[in-house]
Amino acid sequence: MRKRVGLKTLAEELGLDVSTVSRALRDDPRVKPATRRTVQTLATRYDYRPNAAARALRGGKSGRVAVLLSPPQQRFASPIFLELLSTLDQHLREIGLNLAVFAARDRDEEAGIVRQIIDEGLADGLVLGRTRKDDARVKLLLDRGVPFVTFGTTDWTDLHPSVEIDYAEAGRLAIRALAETASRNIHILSAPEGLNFADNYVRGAVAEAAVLGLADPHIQRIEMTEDAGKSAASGVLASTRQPAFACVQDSLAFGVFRAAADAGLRVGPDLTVFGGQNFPGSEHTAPPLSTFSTEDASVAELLSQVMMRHLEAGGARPPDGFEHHEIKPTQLLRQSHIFQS
Amino acid sequence: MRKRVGLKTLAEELGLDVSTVSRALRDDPRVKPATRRTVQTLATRYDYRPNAAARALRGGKSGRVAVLLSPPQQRFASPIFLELLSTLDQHLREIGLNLAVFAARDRDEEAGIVRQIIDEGLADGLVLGRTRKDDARVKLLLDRGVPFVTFGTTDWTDLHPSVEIDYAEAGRLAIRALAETASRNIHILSAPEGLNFADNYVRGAVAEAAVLGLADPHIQRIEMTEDAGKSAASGVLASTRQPAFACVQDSLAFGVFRAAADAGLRVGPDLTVFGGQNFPGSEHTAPPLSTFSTEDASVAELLSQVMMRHLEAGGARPPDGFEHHEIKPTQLLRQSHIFQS
DNA sequence: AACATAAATCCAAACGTTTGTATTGACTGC
DNA sequence: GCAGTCAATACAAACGTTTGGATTTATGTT
Repeated sequence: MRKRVGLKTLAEELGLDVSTVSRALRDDPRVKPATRRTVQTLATRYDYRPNAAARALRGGKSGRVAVLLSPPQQRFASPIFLELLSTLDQHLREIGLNLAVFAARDRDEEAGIVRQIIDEGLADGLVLGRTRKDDARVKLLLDRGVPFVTFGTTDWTDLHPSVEIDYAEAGRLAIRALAETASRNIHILSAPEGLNFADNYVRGAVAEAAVLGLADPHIQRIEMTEDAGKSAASGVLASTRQPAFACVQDSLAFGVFRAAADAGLRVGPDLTVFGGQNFPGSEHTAPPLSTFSTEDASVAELLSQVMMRHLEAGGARPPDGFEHHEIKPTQLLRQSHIFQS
Repeated sequence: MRKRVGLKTLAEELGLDVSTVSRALRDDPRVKPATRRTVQTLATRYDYRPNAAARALRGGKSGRVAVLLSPPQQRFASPIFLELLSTLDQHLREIGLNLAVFAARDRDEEAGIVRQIIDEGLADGLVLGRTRKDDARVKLLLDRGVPFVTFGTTDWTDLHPSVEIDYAEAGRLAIRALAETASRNIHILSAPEGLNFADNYVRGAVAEAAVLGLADPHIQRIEMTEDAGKSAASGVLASTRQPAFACVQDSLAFGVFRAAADAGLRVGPDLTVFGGQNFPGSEHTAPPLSTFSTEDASVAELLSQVMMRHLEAGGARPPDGFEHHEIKPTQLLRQSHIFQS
């Protein structure tokens, strides 16, 4: 186990001062080109890497960007999050930054974690998902002037960059598809109230139902898990003939499939389902799940890019305002949204 | 945007020295109980949090644990990774540590990242998945004496803790299930050679085929993506009647479903499939995908616990050796493994 | 009242960088 | 040959904590 090699080691070895070595490594014009080369050669030979903590302390920057994972992050977390972590880390590493991940146990814990990140100096920038109306995390970050990018809209869009998926459109898409063969008994399964994407979904869906002259849909706001979807659907199936379900996420749609199977009913003849986010496997259900999708890879890439640019600008507002991107979901019409025998 | 509050601020406010304040906050018996209380009260009032970088620098510990995400981490990454990140972070935070995530672009990059983590002092401990024969990352960590836990076995199991899923058993399970209705034309789809879990899977499957007196299975080592599974299966389907596929992961099985659909064949009458890892959605395929599963939540929990204990021991070998856990997969017999019309 | 002892607090160094300023020596121009 | 300039490097402080040792203050003993 070798001893750590720091600037000191190099400096002593070369008979130089640490400050000169430091500058040499950063190609500072103040040090003679010849010296620079010597230093750099030795540095590579010793495989020198500047200590992150010292750098962070001195520079007042942690050198890290944090991603806040929102609960529930279980088995059915959107696949996009891993993609995001991966993409983001690759971009960050190119500019010498690292990725930190924080996972809140529940919603109440989130703001506390953000406060901790700020106060302990754990990150120079954050990515937040699952934005809410009147989001406490956002307020805190705005108040302390820490750069951040949201995945989803907030009430303060003119004060920070964001990337957003148009869930209102997703809601419209779902209703439009279901309306092909259903005009009543439409049930919307969305995530808890206050979550912007879930609210938007409901809003879009309800509006579209009105436009198409359908009966008012029933709305259930539930946790985004297969189990919650199943029990919500079970209740409906027990009391309603030929319901149609619009689900904000495939996890809920999977729950509907489970409920149907348990009740001895079949998707197609007895009920229809429209999902969301095109989870792996949704293509292979019986019948194949109609859903909407976004290109996970490119959303992750976009979010990363926005973060990088925001960081580069030091979190400052560009002359023409912060970046905002709205991504349109695309409809994947398979079979599950159609009543048929 | 308030000024950062540090020990200095508190000390001045109270007319004490920073060292006393520091000790007071850590409940050091050297400072008078009364003073301790005063200090602590003020600290909470000011919402003081010790600066992470300073702490790291002084203490020579980064205060972080890193998880290395191995490529390919795309859409079909095992759902367990998010679960792991979440669980691990929650445990770590309880003892004041944080979670860092590193995602390599490709296999070659991995060792470099590990080296960087060590040399820059980016983490005090690591979790590695996708272990390989003669794993360069493991060698490096062993050499530098950095604590780590592997998810999967290595060639040096007596030198570090590990948690492992018994993939040989998974292979056996798959063959045994498929053998109910297939005795020949068995195709094993596993991940690239050198990855221990994939090797073990093949070994277990081949051995079980021999035990059952089946014809030698065909083996294909491919990337663990739906696309790779699809094209591998397409080739087989074009030339073989009634093949049976044993897939190391559901992503590959999904690929087989896709290939079947494209070829106008149906799982059940024309081919059978056995998957792995019970991805979300695999329950709802047509026919439902037979697969094996492990309790993601408890595996994540176990891995976290092992890491915590290892860290607590300072990475030292306990008197009775490092912890090793082997998790048995459980078979989920649904429909896809049975030939039937 | 003098002194030893214990309790409470302060001082100073250290962790490894970065960066503003001071120092040294060599060269310029007159 | 001497002030002035510039190049190259050294010095020193700072970031916020932790911690070993020194110093002050209070307590107890004779």
